[in-house]
Amino acid sequence: MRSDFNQKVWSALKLIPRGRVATYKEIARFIGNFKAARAVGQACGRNSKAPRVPCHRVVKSDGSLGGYSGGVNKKIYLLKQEGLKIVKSKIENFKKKKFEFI
DNA sequence: ATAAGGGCACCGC
DNA sequence: CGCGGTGCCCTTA
Repeated sequence: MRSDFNQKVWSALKLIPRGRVATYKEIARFIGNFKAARAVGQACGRNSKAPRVPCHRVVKSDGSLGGYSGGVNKKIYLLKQEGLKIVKSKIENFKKKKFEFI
């Protein structure tokens, strides 16, 4: 619904370069509501807009993939395709792969 | 306007 | 290290 929040989320998502990942919390913080990590995730998956943002590049703060509207395995697949490695449902070298906004 | 749900984060056990 | 409970926020019905 093009709420400011949603739009900001998508903008942040689009800023994530290929092969990098961001956390919901980071995004939330980037937007200004660093407590809205949850809302961020929904904004991504629910994005009412057609150009689906790379929501698969967003993961949980602990490095786990979190969830995905189309299925977690799909998310894993996409991430792997971008050069990321998934081990035990978690991102290898997550700290290094994490893209920092701000 | 209220209620419920949801791709989280953090803390305690 | 895994599980459960709590807190915070946003969207939709």
